[in-house]
Amino acid sequence: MKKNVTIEKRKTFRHGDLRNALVTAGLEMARAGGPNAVVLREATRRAGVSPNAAYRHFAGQAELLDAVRSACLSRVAAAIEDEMNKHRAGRDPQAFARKSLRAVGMGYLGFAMREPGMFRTAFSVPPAVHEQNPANTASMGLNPFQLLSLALDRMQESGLLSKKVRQDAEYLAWSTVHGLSLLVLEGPLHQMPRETVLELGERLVLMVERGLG
Amino acid sequence: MKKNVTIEKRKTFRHGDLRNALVTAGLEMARAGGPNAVVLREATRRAGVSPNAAYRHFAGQAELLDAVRSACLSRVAAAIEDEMNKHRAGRDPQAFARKSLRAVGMGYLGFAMREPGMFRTAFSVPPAVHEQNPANTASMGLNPFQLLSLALDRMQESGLLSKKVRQDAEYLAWSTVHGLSLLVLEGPLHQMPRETVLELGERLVLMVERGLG
DNA sequence: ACCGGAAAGTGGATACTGTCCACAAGTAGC
DNA sequence: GCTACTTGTGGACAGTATCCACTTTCCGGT
Repeated sequence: MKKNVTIEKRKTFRHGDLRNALVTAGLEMARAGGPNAVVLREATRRAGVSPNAAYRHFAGQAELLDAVRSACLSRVAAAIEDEMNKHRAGRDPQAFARKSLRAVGMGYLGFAMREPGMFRTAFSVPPAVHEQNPANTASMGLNPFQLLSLALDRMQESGLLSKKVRQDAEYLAWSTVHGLSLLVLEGPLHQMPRETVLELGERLVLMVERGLG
Repeated sequence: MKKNVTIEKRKTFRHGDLRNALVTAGLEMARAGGPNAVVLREATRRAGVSPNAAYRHFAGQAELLDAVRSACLSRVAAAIEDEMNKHRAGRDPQAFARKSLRAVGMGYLGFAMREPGMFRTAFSVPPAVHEQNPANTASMGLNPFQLLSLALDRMQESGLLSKKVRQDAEYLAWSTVHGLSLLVLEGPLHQMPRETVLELGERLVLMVERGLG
């Protein structure tokens, strides 16, 4: 029931940065209610502009949603990076590789639990697989998928994975955490307590590590 | 099944089986376009009835969608059962257990690829975890989650899993196939060829089997 | 410095959607 | 057979996306 976030009537006819304002408004809506809550008219309302103004910047609601999705993906990437940056490469490359993989998995899962709306939005619309859209990345310039690949590369380089097993392993690893995230967020595991989910996450990463070999 | 699902004008004022007709119509819409395509007015239209008639059988659109979701879940269960029934218990319990687990995973994944709309609908709305709704089950009277539990029980009984590892293993196993399914259906792996997905599915089941231990 | 075209925002209209209320048609129980 | 209850109808309202025609503003070439 919260209303006008920005009630101020601008003096200029031009908004100046409408496209950005719309994406930001959309992001907030996504955060609060997932992809279905990203509604074009509401975004224009929050930007203090008439509904049709949006059509000067987006072909339609779908395109706005896509821009919002991109922003959400970027947040996911940032969360993973944060988790990865907690450890630096030391004298034990294998331990570092393991920590990297774990960081990707738990960063992913953690973000899903912390920001369910954004997470669901990030993966609600089919984007291209290797979409190299800068809007999807965080400070390292890598999207979530590429961050996972990086962790798996470290596993292989340190001798934890054979070349053959390394092949397409990102899809297997990704599936596990993604699945758990969605089962918890919008699936039958909806009311599972947070700690239990995180414990399961740890077991999951371990399972991947052992099961890949 | 005797009523006209199509748009023929019925002679009787009473429809006779409206609730069912609405769910059926909703199921078709879900099949074609996923959860968002389940629209109340369209369902009444297909049932040849006025929009408000639906409110005599459902509190609102959400409740209709929930009934449709239940029907979709039941289809998932049926698909898994089909896959499981391809093998009977023989003299090697461990091999049977492994086949059961594989059947659950591949039945799940196979259904997701065969019926994307229904699959997405089945898991789009948070139901209770252990919801023992008969509408969710197939001929064995078990929902998908319980079928997975059954397979894991067979693993434990045949000595493939320790009691400790068996604990909550369904969540780990489920996450993997569910994740792959969703990544393929509505995620970044959208355009991956069908055979590749199935190969990944096989590797995934193997990973679970090895990784759980 | 002008002036004309392009860009950005407005207003109005249409066609959907879900949902509420008052009413009518049919059915079942006494 | 009369009455009460169930089921379906009609009309209305708010909210949504989107299209069209119009206005306001900016900017670049002369």
